Amino acid sequence: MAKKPSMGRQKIKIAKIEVKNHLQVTFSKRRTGLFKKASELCTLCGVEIAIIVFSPAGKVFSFGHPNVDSIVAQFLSRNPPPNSATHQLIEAHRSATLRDLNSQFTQVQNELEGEKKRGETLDNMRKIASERKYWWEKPIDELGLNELEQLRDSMEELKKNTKNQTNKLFVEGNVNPSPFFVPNGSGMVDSVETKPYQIHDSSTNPHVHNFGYGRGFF
Amino acid sequence: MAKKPSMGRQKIKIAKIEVKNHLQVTFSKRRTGLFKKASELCTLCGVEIAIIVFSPAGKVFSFGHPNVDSIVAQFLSRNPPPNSATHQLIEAHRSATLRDLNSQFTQVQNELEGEKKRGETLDNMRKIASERKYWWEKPIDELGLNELEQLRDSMEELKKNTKNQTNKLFVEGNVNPSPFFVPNGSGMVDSVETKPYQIHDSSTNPHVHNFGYGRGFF
DNA sequence: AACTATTGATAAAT
DNA sequence: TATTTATCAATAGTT
Repeated sequence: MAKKPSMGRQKIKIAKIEVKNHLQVTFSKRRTGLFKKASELCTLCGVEIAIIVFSPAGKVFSFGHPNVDSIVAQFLSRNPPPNSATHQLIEAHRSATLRDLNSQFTQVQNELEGEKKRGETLDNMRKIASERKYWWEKPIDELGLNELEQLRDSMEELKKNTKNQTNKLFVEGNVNPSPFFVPNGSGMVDSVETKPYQIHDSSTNPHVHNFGYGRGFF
Repeated sequence: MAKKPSMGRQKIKIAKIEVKNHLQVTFSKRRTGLFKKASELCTLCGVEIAIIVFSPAGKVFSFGHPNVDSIVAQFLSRNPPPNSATHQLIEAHRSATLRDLNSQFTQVQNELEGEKKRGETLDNMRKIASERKYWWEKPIDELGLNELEQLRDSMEELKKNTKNQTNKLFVEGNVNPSPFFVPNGSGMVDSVETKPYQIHDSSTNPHVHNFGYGRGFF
């Protein structure tokens, strides 16, 4: 039987393929061809290449030598992520958080400084008290003559006031009076106290990664 | 004249090209071809493609439709940035900085709390002093009978001590003695002196971007 | 960069 | 999806 020869490859127009089945075949063939070309370029010229392809359905196919991520990382480090809204928002939020934290920190530090000054005052008072800086707090036998005389005068005044007050209370008939200056103990007390399928990896050769699932195109 | 025909394209081995000039030409031709293939694939199949190429010298050539950045962003969002040493270091440093800041903050807050308590003590002392909380600090005419009796006892004790001390000083012949309880102004002062103080984009067509400078390969 | 003979890629059919 | 086939497109070597 005479065999009908294939009409072979025909020239095509570079335009969107509408026949889905056809498109799917072409995508598969050309994608393979593209990755092969990339691989050859890597080997022949010793360059690094990453290719990322998203099918209309959002499936991912990628090629990378030595791997996609390292190349993407290099690319990003050289190209300050442009106006990615998401990135800007995240960055803004992060720096706002930092500013706020710093602000709080400064405020608390200031407060602390103030409190420390108050603390020093307290320490001073305690120190003064413990040193019994004032003469009338010293033990009697450490007093000099002038101090004793002042003390005597003060006591005299106190006696007078006390006597008057006592008489007043007595007259008002509150409680039974008692003579002054009768010995009795008790001194004064202290006052204070956070593959999909098919990975070809060879550290030396180009690497293809397909993030699509199954064989569907979309 | 007879023209000598070109020997045309010869098959080549896919291996690193060592002749630099040759390599540079091949890289340029194949890179163009690769980007063209990618462009055709975009148009024919309606897919999105990004290609990033680093020459051995680190120069960058890229192709993207609709643009490289959007595709890279999509890619990254689907592939949690793996073990990028750089990324991990940066992240570690950032969180360390935050931890440290939080730690300092907490420490300062604790210090502040402590100082505030000391401050309250100080305030209490001042309040006590200003309120003359202890009975022996009150004016005499505000004292009750029991308080007066205690005061009397204390004064008796004080008198005894004072007398002994005065006699002692007298015997030692320091100064001339003087009788007790002879009226003389000036009452007793407060005991605790409480006032010490104080890229180019085409949205429809594939896009090529060359980060290299001039036409150099390296 | 332009040319051209040849290889390599692939559209269409199976 | 894999293979075949006839063609088209890419490109190595030369100019």
